[in-house]
Parts: sequence; structure tokens; C-alpha cells
Amino acid sequence: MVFRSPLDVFSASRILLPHFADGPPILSRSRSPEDHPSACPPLALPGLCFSAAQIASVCETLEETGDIERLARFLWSLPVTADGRDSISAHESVQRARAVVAYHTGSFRELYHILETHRFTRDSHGKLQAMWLEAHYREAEKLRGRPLGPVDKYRVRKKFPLPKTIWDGEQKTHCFKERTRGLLREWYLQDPYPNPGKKRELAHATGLTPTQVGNWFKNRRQRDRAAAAKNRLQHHRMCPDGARSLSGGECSPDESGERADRETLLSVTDSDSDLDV
DNA sequence: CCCCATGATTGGGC
DNA sequence: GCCCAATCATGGGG
Repeated sequence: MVFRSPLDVFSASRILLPHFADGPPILSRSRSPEDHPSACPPLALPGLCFSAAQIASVCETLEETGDIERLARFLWSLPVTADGRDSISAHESVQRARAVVAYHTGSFRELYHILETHRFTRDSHGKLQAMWLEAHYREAEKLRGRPLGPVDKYRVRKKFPLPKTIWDGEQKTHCFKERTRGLLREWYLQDPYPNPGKKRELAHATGLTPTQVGNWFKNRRQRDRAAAAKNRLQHHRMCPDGARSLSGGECSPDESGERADRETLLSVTDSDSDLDV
């Protein structure tokens, strides 16, 4: 938090920034002795010389405050080089800011190009990924003329995978290992409501986090209940009236165990394979 | 494309 | 805090 931006140095942000609409701010030269003139872009107006680092800090600050309009004007005021290989563009904060502005103005082609051609650090990944996806969603939505459902979005994500520049390649596991699931099922049969201690124990045994274990039990219970409810409906269709006490083959309900059918099925079918976790 | 199975998230209730 | 239902996200198979 020390020396975050030139705004702190100049302490004139309120005065300084509104001028961007009308052109570059009139400012005295940088006061920081470390800002060597070489950092100044060749196109900078005389008398106005931000160091690249200061420009980057301004970008960060404006992005944080969410004032996209002003950020856009600030970027617009910066000198540009044809290849973008200047000291200003080399700053991640600047590219990030350009991406944010491109996103907010709907300049998606530009957004994609920025994201694809610059390497971003992990801290930026979350936001940039969200912009990448959201932009593609919007384009797909426009093309299709109706809002996208979850599956549509999934397809969009498959069609436009995240660039390596904003994604470290880590992926979530879709399914746990067979052995893990076998363990979970065994414990579930004994106690569908494990206390925190048991959850931690199971987590340790399976290599999952306690939260994942909890999620698994939660989903298991929910889906067993759903299956039981469906079963009940079917039974009810076969035996519409309340003559349940007469044990009549097809129509004898095992009320205590709506889950029983499913559980026994699970415990039988899932012989524990010895795959590794 | 669609449907299904399964892990994760959300929002309300207690 | 945990529970639930509903829903989202993801991978795989017809």
C-alpha cells in the first residue's frame, strides 16, 4: 500500500483527471527522481512526462474505482506505438486496463486480441477470464437472439477456450476417483449424516477436502430423496387407493426405506475397484 | 443436439 | 452452523 499510484504523489487526482476529456493534463514534470526521462515515450508532449510506472498506477487506481469512462479517456491520451512494444504497453496494468475498457465498450475483437497476446499474472486471471467468457456469451446471445442457458454457455466455453495467457491450466475434476467414491458410499450407508469429525476423517482417507466430502453427502442425500419421491409416485400410480396394509406383491411399499432399493443396489454393484485416488 | 450423472453453488429455513 | 431444494457446471454417451 505504499506509493500505490502517482495520484498519491501528485495528490491532485480530483483536479487532474477531469481534464482528460479535453486532452492531456497540464502538469509539472514528474517529481520522482527515479523516473528517468528514458521512461518517457517519445511522443509525450513537452512538459508532460509520466513514467510508465506512474501510468500503470493510474490505470490500476482508475480500474479499482470502476470509473471506466475516465480510464478510457486516460488510455486514449497516452502515446501509442504501432507495435505496442513501448514501455507503457509493457505494463500489465495498462494491458489490463485496455482490456477492461475494450470489454465495457463492447470492442470484443480488441479485447480478445489483448488477452491473447499478453501474458497476465495469476492475480488478474479471475477478472480477465470472466471478461473473456462474458464477451463470448454476449456475442453468442446476440447471434442467437435469445438468452443462453447453462448448456449453451458450456458450449461457448468449449468453443472458445481460455487463452493460456490468462489461465494456468489448472482444471477441476469432474468426477472423483472410483476408489474415493466407493469409500464415500460405504460411509454413507453407515451414516448419511456424518459429523464434522467423521467428515475430516473421510477427507483424509480420500484426499478430498472436508467441503468436498460434505458436498458429496449433500448431493447423495438429495438425489436419494429425489429417487425415493419418484418411486413413491410410481407406486402410487400402481396402487391409487390406500390399501397398502394388505401386502400385495407389487404394491407393498417399503416405507422405511425409500432409499433402500437404491442403496442396496449401490452396495451390490459397486465392488470397490482398486484404483488409486 | 439432447439427455444423463455428478460435483459445486446459491438462497431460504431452522 | 447444518440442512434442504433448486440450479449451475461439466464430461460423456446416444
